[in-house]
Amino acid sequence: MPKAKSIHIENVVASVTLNQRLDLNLIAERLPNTEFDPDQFPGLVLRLEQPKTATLIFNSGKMVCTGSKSEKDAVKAVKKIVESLREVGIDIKNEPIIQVQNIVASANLGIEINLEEAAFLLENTMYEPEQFPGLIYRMRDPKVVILLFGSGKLVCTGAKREEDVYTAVDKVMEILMEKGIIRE
Amino acid sequence: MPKAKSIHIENVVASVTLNQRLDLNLIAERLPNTEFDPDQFPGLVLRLEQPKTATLIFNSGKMVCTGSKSEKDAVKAVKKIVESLREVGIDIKNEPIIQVQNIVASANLGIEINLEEAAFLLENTMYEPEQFPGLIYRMRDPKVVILLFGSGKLVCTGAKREEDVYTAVDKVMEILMEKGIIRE
DNA sequence: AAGGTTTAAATGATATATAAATATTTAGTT
DNA sequence: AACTAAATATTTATATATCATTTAAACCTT
Repeated sequence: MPKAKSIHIENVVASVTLNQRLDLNLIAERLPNTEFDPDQFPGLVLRLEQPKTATLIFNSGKMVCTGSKSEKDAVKAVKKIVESLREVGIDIKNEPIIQVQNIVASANLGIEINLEEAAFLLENTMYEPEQFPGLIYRMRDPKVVILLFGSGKLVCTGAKREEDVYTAVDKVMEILMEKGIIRE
Repeated sequence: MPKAKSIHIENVVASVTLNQRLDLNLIAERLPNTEFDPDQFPGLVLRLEQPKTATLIFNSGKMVCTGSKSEKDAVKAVKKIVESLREVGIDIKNEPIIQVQNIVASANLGIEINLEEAAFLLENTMYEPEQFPGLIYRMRDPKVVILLFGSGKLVCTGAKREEDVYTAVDKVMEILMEKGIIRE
């Protein structure tokens, strides 16, 4: 059975519900590292250095945390933000409900791929090199999108669980071998 | 005969004639829940909570009642407004003449529709998905406009009577089946 | 060496389009 | 100058895109 040489979680996006409305102007005033321009976008942007993330905060009390390298770090970032808000006197009444919405990962199959051939032999594929150098492969189970590159490197996005990333990468590698697109 | 799964009247617009001129500044002073900014728009806006409506009142004594969920509620709203005006000392001499001008309804056909195909097979149709996701179908009898969506949901607007909504929805469903765009 | 190309996902406001009455101003056309 | 047409505002369902955020891959153009 083929084994991908390396898989890295590159980005985790999580949605958060606080179940209470927030005064974004107040938050912008009291917390540094925030950007808030409601004419441009309704969410306030809060950047953390550790874990390195950018979180969008909405007046509905919902948030979107992006940029963390693991589900754990996303949770850590959200807890840190809630703590910061409480420290500056913004009363957060409930514990945040956190849901991972998307995981982006990169992997290296360790073998070059003929994308022209792959596009011809695989289903659910899009490959337009003058538009984008990667082949876009939509996997139904797990439901993810894989960007395959000629170098043998790939990007997997759309996963809801870290486990799905590993399953998807194993699966795409098996399919590529079955179809004879790569052999090892 | 096909039956639409659900039809809801979403909005009724009615015009009203009182046959006497009105002092909108006086009304704005004496009634709460009113907005009046003649530089912006010549009509005064009066919002009712029950039935939930927004009514435009003009100095000509004409009004436009919007937002009610039935013809009956539109009449109820107008009567309530006339009563309110009389209560604050504004003498309304005649009974209001009320005419339903537009009824907006939504329905769910319960089956997905290929709009590309529908646009090709139907007449009096406009479909430009990058401008608007719905297909616009102009029915001559009853004279209504139907916005058809890929989900099988639709919006019917332009009807003058509630009955016309039901007729129009039945008719569009029959036409879609006749042309083989949907089958059930 | 930057920045643009593509993919996924959530957030919420606004825009797109439909019909209808009402009245006022402004813009554009004869 | 007289005329028409559109924008101003109200409501409502429907469903898309946009705005901004993050991240990797590799290829293109500045």
